[in-house]
Amino acid sequence: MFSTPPFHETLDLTLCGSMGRVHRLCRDAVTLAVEPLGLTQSRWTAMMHLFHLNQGCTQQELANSLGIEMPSLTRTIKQLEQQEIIARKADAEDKRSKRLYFTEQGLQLLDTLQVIIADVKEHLYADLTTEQLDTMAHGLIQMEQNARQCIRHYSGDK
Amino acid sequence: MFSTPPFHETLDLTLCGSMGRVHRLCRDAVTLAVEPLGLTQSRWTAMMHLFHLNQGCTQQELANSLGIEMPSLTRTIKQLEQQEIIARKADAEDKRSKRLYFTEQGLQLLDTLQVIIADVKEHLYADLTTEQLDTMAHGLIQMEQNARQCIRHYSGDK
DNA sequence: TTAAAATAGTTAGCATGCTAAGTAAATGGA
DNA sequence: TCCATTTACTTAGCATGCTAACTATTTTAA
Repeated sequence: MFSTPPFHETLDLTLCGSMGRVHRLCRDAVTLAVEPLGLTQSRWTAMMHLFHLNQGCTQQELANSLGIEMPSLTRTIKQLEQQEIIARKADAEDKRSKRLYFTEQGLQLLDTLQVIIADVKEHLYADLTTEQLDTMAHGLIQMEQNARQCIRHYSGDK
Repeated sequence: MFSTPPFHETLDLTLCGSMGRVHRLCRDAVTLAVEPLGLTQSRWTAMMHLFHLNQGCTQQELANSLGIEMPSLTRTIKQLEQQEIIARKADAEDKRSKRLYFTEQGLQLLDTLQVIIADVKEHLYADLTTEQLDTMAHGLIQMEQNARQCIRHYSGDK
């Protein structure tokens, strides 16, 4: 499997599929490591992003950070709320918005989560140089832009 | 969005998520372009891989090529069969296996599909050099291996 | 040679992404 | 000022990945 390809030819077909597969595998690795905490991928990802956004952001802001749509997030938030990991509080200014906070338990769980994730990341990025990671990061961002433009092109053309 | 990050730091958190997002977007771009043909992502991907494997492969072989599990493929195959794009024929040697072939219609559709996909790929890979694509490809393969090992580690440790 | 294990495929049901369509609140222009 | 539009969120239901568990066949080994 993946023996010795003349690369970007093979990849013309599969780069996209490859990204999907690696995404799933990385996700599974973390989810497995995190299993004792009772968190699924969407839940721990949301927690990590909420942490980096600082608490008190709206659901819309979190969805943007995650790069997913609101309905996808709604489900996850509901689960995290039921697990009493986060709490939703209505915004006093804008009654449509709900702002997100970690509970006490949630904060404790977050600590553990971060330790585990740091560990898994070390494994996942093993043998990749900073330059490689950097190139990949930039490439992904370029492709994301290309794809968005492409989608506009094929939808309504502007 | 994605303004000017000190990259692999930001990415420690999001490289995995970024791959997932780019994967979805690329998928959506092709699927949109291919929409007139009445194909979804899983269907056109399966068609492309079946083409590259040459017809007459088993479902297991196609699933391996796609990097997905059998049950995921079963559903897609069933749809492609209903659309009369591919046909399943029982293997004479091994009665468990079913071998996959394009129908006449399927072959015609495949031609069109390939033209469209070639076009979309040009957009998606715009402004990325061969070296960049190559680095990304190698990086993805490395990460895939790392992730698989990581999963073994956290499952039963060998 | 025959019972156990492995393999190809299926079915059932979950997780997580999506779009479409609905509600309630805020905003903006006549 | 008040109706139309926009915005934040929810609900419903689809697409595609997965695992677990089943059937039918083939292979292996006692």
